[in-house]
Amino acid sequence: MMTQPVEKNQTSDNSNGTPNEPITNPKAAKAAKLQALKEKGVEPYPHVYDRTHMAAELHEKYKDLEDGSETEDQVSVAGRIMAMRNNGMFIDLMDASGRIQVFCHKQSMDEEALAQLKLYDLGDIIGAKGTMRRTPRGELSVRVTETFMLTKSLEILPEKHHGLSDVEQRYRQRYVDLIVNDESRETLRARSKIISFIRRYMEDMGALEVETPMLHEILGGASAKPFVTHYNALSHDFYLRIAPELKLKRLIVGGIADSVFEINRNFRNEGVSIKHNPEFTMIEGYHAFKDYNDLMDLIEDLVGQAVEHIHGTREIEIDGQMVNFAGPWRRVSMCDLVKEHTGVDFMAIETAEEAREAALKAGVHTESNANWGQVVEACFDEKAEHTLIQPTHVTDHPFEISPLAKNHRDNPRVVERFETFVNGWEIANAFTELNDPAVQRERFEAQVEQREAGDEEAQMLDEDYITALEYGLPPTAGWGMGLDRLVMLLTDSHNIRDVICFPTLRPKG
RNA sequence: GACCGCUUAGCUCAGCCGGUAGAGCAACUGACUUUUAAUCAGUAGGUCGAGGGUUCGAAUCCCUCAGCGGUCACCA
Repeated sequence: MMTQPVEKNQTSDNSNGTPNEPITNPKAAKAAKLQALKEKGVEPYPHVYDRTHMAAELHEKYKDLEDGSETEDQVSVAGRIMAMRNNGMFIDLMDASGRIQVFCHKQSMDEEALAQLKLYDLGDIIGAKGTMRRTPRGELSVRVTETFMLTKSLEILPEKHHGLSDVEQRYRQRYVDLIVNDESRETLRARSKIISFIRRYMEDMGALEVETPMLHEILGGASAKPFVTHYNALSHDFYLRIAPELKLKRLIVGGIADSVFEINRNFRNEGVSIKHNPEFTMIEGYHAFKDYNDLMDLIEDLVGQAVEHIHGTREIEIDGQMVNFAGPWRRVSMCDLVKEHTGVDFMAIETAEEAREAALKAGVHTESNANWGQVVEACFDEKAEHTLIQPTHVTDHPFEISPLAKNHRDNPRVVERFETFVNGWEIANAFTELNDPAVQRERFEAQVEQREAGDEEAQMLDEDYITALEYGLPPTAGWGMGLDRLVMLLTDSHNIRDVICFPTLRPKG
């Protein structure tokens, strides 16, 4: 269990609130009130509470109640105390739906109930029963007859206007962040809503959701460095998966369904940044008898609908710019796009050496052993990628950088692949799947060569996967989409940590 | 992983060409059954991230370490 770095005052002389001495430590004051509650016979941590309404329900139900009017309607609410005004006469309670003011007036409460208010603090979770009214100043309130301590809080809430802005504490103690920062709650709720929407969309199209292993014996399905873990019982090291791709396609071979998808975590042993968390959530989908053209349609429709589901429109502001998700999205081949931005037509260039020279003239430096495809990719990354603000499918990648994609039906230098970009970020990667076992073996062998030449991220030869292809993978199209990034776009979040409940942080000392 | 920056009260922040700390919120005492960041009067709260150095004297200058942030590299 992680200890909290906030115990500094515990040993100071008067912090325990000994009789006749003022309590100066806020935490000690809370502890003293907890004790006082117990002495009054009030259970500070009861088991259950009978609530009749959420805050938002009341605001909806009484939205037409006029200022200054009282009702006889009895309600029971519960929530965390976020503000107390006028000596506890006005208390703002926050529940999962919103806030509601409770009005603790001495005319409506007996002496005992009033006295108990003195033992409540900001942060406590209480219940309140009473009647609905709207104050003369227009605030919907519960005129309280009785309150109930539901959970005594012993910690101090951060400042009420500025909230909690210390980034480290926000992520390390997400619960505090969620209590005080509305935006954090909204963003993480939106994440849930988006992922739920995508799952429903996939199910509605008849796709089968599956789960495949996190512990892999062989790396594959992506180019990335892995985490390694040890399984004691088998005396064997496993990789935490970098992608589920090769497992999912085995399921298509098996014919479990024509469409399968998985929404789950991948792990990549790389640095963190505002766009990278070492564990991240992806959806991958595989569809028999489809090709990559079908997937462009699918992604446009899925993402477009998701945007509309969250925002009620398909045109939203991201990073200060309007982005329009209404289709059709631009579809452009990687070579054409590179030509647009560098003036170099790589399709007219045959050798790697000429390609490297042409790139250099365009201001893009490449490794001296870079092949034609890697040069094209480098030019795209440096010159074109960041310009793709509006949703764009970049198609037909060089085969050298796409070991699992099927060759293009009309052009042997490229494969039937596309990546979708929004706001300058890749959000999806898809291709017509390579299903010729002999070609797949050649591609794997090229990867193994790269690996032996020192490329830690090159893929391994997965013999069993080739065997699966030999049994026969039907024509299939597959895609993956980073859901953390999609959520960032749809919530206009600038840091991936904001869309992950508990982002990875360096362990403290 | 490299470079740059940040770390002061529970929270949000001042103070920084060296003279051992200040505000608002939160807390406590009291006033007002009034509110919407309620208000008013008073009280208390800090080994200034950790360790070392320079100096008569360090929150302030120097070094090391830790955490965090940013940029770059790798990548989705």
